Amino acid sequence: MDPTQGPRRPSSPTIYDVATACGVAPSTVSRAFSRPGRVNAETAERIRKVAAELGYRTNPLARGLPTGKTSLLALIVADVTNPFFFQIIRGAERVARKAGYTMLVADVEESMETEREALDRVIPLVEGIVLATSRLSDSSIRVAAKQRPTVVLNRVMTDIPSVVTDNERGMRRAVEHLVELGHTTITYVAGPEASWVDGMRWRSLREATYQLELRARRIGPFQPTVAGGLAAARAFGATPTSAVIVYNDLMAIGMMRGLTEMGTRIPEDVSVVGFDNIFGSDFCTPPLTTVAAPLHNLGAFAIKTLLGQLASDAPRALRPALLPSQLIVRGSTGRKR
Amino acid sequence: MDPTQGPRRPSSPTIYDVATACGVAPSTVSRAFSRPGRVNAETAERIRKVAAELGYRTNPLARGLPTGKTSLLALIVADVTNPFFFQIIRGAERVARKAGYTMLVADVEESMETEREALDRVIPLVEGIVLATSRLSDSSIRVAAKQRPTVVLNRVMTDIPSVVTDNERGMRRAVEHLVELGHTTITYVAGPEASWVDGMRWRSLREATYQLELRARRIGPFQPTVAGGLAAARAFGATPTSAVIVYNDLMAIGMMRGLTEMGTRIPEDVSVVGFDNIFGSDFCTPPLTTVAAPLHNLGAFAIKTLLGQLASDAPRALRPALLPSQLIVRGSTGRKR
DNA sequence: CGAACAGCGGCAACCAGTTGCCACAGGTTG
DNA sequence: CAACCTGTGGCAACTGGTTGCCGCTGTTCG
Repeated sequence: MDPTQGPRRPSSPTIYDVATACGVAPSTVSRAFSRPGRVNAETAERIRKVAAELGYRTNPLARGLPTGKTSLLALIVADVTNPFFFQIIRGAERVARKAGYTMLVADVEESMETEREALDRVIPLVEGIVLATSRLSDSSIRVAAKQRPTVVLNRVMTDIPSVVTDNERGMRRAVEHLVELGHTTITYVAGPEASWVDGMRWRSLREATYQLELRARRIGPFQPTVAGGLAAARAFGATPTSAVIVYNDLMAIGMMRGLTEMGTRIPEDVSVVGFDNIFGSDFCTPPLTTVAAPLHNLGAFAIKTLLGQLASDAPRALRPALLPSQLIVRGSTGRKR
Repeated sequence: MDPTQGPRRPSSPTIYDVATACGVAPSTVSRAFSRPGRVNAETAERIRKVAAELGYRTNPLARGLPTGKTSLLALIVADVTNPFFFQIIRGAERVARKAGYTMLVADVEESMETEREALDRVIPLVEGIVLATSRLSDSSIRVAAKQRPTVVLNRVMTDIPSVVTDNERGMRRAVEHLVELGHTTITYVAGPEASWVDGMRWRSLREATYQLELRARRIGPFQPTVAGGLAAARAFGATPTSAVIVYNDLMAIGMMRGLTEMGTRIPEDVSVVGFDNIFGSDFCTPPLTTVAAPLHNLGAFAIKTLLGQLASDAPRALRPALLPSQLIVRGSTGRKR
């Protein structure tokens, strides 16, 4: 039609286009979509029909600017390459999508610095934030939470909604399992010192062993990776016990490999228990006995909690949500010789 | 100050606040940030200082509305829970971040439907799109590419920039490896029929075996999962060969497990080669010989290509980028008996 | 000495929605 | 019959930036 313009990008139609096509005001078009009931049913129907014909889609930026409603949520994970997070991401994304939200996943590569930057970048964009295994200090988290509704995953804070696995019961079940197999001394192989979860697991182990009249010992800290597990195997080799409980599966897998290379047989010489039941814990050798975290549900529940906050902006119950874990017995644990 | 309002959310300062604090016009503040050189150096310096004091941060929504520059890129992956994608995501995110972009990862759970929805939701928000292992038809992809610069990963299209692993050479190396071990017949265990990569790998195998005067056979298709590999093991058991090359590592791991359960020894009875070198392929039993894809680089390169398109909006060379793969020999392959 | 020009800042329109307030029509009530 | 209320649509201001264009000032050059 207009020969002076080349084949310009077909910029999508706006409410103004729909409005003129319908012979109504733009505000009416806006209300037809966002304010059901405010517009006469027939008019609304007509507008919706014309909009569909024109291929109108409301521009999320334009909507978000005055209202702050961007339909975006942020999920900040410590390490996307850690299988621990896969199911969490999926669970979160599923719930978010169902509620009409899009999720923005940011990987912070286990770095506090990067996490802070990611947060800065993301805050003005999103309506709410889930921090999954944050490396930030409590006070930094509070600063973020002041700007946007926030939920922390895998960490308990008194003034911010938290979602965690029930480490205490999980640990208790793991210890009971080892007792049944005749073990009397348990070594805890610790993860990173700064980890809230690590502290929690060690405390739970102490408590469980105390009640069941066992001995508990701790070595570490080690990196929460396969490599960290290898290092742990070497450290453990000096003063072995018949049973170990490892901070997480990644480390447990590395540790089993290290032990096997040193000639230690699993479970004949040493029983190994991991945590989380990540991808791979079922096909390593031997398959790992582990305290399964409800990974999918963890992600899903965190988003649900966040959506709840968004809906009724009064933050509700601050008691941390404890999601149940489950002991999965596989081949890495056996009767004490 | 204003007792009628409660402790309202401290909405962040705008260019207007900075402008009045500096005694200049808002447009000058805007230019001080986005148009270096356009504003007198001293003035710009003063503005930047005041802005920093006030804690001013430019609102990405407001910037994006008139300009379309949202600093967001979309990465759409077929399945976030597939370890294949972890390193891809990280590589992509790293490059994006370094260029000042934030990445929006969308999981489509291997569903065409979901992928289309994700695309719809994300298009108006982002400046460019990477489709990693898309389940969409070529024409659907073209529709998206018409709206935003698009790069496809793990798939070749003639009219859209593509980034793929060099499957041909990788397959060639795998076959050569098996020849050296004395194998003469190779079974290819196929992945999903709709997969572009599967077709490519089978074709490459045919070619390599033809040139090296071997026999090739194909079974499948199977689901590209551990479960699919288990199914493949049963199917393969009926008419075994001494060597198999499996569509990907996930399936190869499942297949090894299936074979082991059936009493087949690896690599004594059957040599197994996988593809991709995903997390876990080194600690399954036996460790898997595999054609490693440059996962991290795949993601990084896709984003680099996309950024290139964004910079010079003329789409450049459309020859697909072939990233080299590398054979990693581990314990799952051995000399033919 | 006047014209031309470069440097720099401001004005105002624009992006695409949302929403408070008003106006008008028609029905209801005292 | 007047006063009032309700349902529905429009006007215009607002979100927070960006940018084309204009005008002022001071310098340079013919």
